[in-house]
Amino acid sequence: MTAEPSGPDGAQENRRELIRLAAVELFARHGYRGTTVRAIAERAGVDPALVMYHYGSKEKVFSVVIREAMRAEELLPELPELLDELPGAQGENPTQRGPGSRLVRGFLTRWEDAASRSSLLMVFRSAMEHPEASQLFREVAGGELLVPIARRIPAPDPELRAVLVASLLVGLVTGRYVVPIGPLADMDLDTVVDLYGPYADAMLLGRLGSPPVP
Amino acid sequence: MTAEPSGPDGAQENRRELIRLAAVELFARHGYRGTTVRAIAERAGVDPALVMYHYGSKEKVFSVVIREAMRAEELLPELPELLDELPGAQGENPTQRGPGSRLVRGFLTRWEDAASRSSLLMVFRSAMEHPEASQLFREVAGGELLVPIARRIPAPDPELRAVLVASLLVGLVTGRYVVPIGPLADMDLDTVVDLYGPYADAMLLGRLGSPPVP
DNA sequence: GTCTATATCGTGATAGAC
DNA sequence: GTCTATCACGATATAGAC
Repeated sequence: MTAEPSGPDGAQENRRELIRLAAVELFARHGYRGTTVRAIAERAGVDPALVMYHYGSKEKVFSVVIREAMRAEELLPELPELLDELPGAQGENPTQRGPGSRLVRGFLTRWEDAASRSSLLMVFRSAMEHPEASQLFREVAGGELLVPIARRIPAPDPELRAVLVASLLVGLVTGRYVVPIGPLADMDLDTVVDLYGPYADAMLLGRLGSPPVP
Repeated sequence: MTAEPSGPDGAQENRRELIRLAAVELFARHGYRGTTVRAIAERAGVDPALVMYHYGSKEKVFSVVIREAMRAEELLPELPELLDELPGAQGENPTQRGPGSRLVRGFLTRWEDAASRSSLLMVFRSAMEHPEASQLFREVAGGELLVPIARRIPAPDPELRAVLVASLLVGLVTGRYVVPIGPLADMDLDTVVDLYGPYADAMLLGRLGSPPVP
């Protein structure tokens, strides 16, 4: 309740929301400690005191924002389901990619969108910096990604394979978005998928601990 | 020039060195902003003012410490040379691993040692947090790792392959040491090498963009 | 070289007028 | 709900005695 009290013309949405968006952006770019309440307020175009009024403390702004980002349906969830769609058996059609490729593409697609990228970046960075975010990340990454993915892997050691692809994806986005490294950051999406997809497939379905070198 | 003024018994090494070590430890654990001059001093068992006396500013402590860590011969350098030792052709001996496995093992070995791990952790974390560290990281990672590794890859698109394995390693250490994820962090070294080595080999020598699924 | 003040600033947070 | 004013604190950094 206490919804929009009136809502003027329509240009100005709830300021609380403006603050939230500004916070995500700044936490993503400068981390928790590198972001000040004043900076959030300035970016949102409001007074610093208003941030405190709406959220109570900087910690709570962060808590709200990070939880929302992790639960957001457009980020991590839906990803494991990409492993469900069977393309046409485990074919050998070079154009038709395996489940690993779909996973890579689905994950990267979220990073390509500017807004989603901010959220993801914030989650990643915070997981290395902020204790609460770190624990939350483990829970979500485990329960929302690793377990559901492992459950869909029709091969031995599914949990191990899930961790394997997860680490592949982490390394990929780290070099492409978090600390952009030349070639990886410049490639277009399709090239990256073509490049990483096969390894993801091998990790999901191939023999573990064996040399897949042709 | 202004070397050890006297050197008492031998118990107390140069305090400047104590400060440096404390700084590495704390920067690794709490990042640049999360580390205070006071904390460094306390951990080194000296007065905060002494830190400023020896280094001039917190920024300079960081700069010195991070540069030293990146240039340290026991960390990144020597790694590309692991690709030189030819084991016995590109054999099919299951015990004898390929160059990728050696690279994985060599890299992980540095992370296993407590002191090295602090330095590496600091470098990694800082690359995502501190602008100077980020730029430095790109330079070192490129010039000291990617290029030398690419130069030793006897296959098409060596630069691409170098980036590929690098991202694999980044994802691996992230899940094992930076944000420890259950299974990955608990495995023993040999298991990890057995698990990741084959993919590293495939990235270094296999066909790119092709499905290596058996 | 080392420690004791102390200066100065930016931070998160609060009280209270509107 | 929103802003003004201000507090209390911890940070880096400096000045100067020893």
